[in-house]
Amino acid sequence: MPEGHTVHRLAAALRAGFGEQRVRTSSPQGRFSEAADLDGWVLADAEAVGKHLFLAFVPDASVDAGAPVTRYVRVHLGLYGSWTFAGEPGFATVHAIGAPRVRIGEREEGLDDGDVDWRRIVPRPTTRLRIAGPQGLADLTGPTACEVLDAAGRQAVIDRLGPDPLRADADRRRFVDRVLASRTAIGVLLMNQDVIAGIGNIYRAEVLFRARLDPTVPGRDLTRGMVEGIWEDLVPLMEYGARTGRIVTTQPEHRDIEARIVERSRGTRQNGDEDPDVVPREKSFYVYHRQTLPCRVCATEIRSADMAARTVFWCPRCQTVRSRRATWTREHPAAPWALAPERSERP
DNA sequence: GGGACATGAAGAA
DNA sequence: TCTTCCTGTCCCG
Repeated sequence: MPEGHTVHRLAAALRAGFGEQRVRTSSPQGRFSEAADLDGWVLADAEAVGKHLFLAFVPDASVDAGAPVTRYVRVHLGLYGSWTFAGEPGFATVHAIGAPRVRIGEREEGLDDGDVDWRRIVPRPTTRLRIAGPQGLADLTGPTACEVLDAAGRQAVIDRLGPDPLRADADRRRFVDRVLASRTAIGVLLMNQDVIAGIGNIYRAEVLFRARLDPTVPGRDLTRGMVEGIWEDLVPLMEYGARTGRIVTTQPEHRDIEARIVERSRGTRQNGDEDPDVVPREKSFYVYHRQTLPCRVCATEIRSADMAARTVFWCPRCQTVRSRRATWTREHPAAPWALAPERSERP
């Protein structure tokens, strides 16, 4: 499922597609009956906080400011939720956002031939919410939450979330203090949305690898600098994700371990001929879903185990940092950000 | 057609 | 810690 970066990307797509426009709303599946109450309202804004999406609706464009009624639709995609878009050329830069595997994709390509009017696209029966504007439409399926809230309700949700690294108003210190005060494992804390909002299973595994941290280290055993380092590493990683829609955490020199092993044995160098702008998914992660494969840095077999009800992946050799007394060796240096944050290479 | 699995989280026990 | 919910895909028989 989408981690926080996806939801921010989605909010931007919805703002661009429907922002400040009058929209039709419906629930083809029938399980979001409140859609009818908002039909014909103006979608004033779309905002992401962690993995939560808030769509602000006001009654009508012609309503003067004053104290307009605002209703918020809160959407949480959960593990399976996704949005699909269709519309005029250039309406949405994305066809589908959400669940890991493709959705309307196939069908939509057929409909995108140009012969089929997007207005005639029949929603899937599972479509919880359809939003249709002058330029296009967006269909939501499979969310774990889709509900209407007032301003207080929206605020209550936000208040129980930890800081979101993708938000300019995020309070890094809240995250750092919370981690340093906890005896819970860092691998569990990172999945707790009250501690830090927007992190999911991929970013958890990957950022811990990059920090060389053992996922089981209690938060309070870490130094303030280490925890700040986790945050500072997450910000650009997630910004990249929000911008491109893809999670890439590997540094270029670690992307092709198989080739590097061959290269080393032959004592030759090879020129990379891949498009540097597109990192293939199978080269995008250090540890996520790479259990039993060799570590990209040290070739040790990547392991996996259950942690916080999800599978965590880690390198038992690289991720040995367990406390403030951690030592670095030449072969296993500190994470890039720990050495020189400002020069750490980003994807 | 059935079961496992997937970037998630709430609520019960 | 366990169960449940949301959807779609893939692999198997």
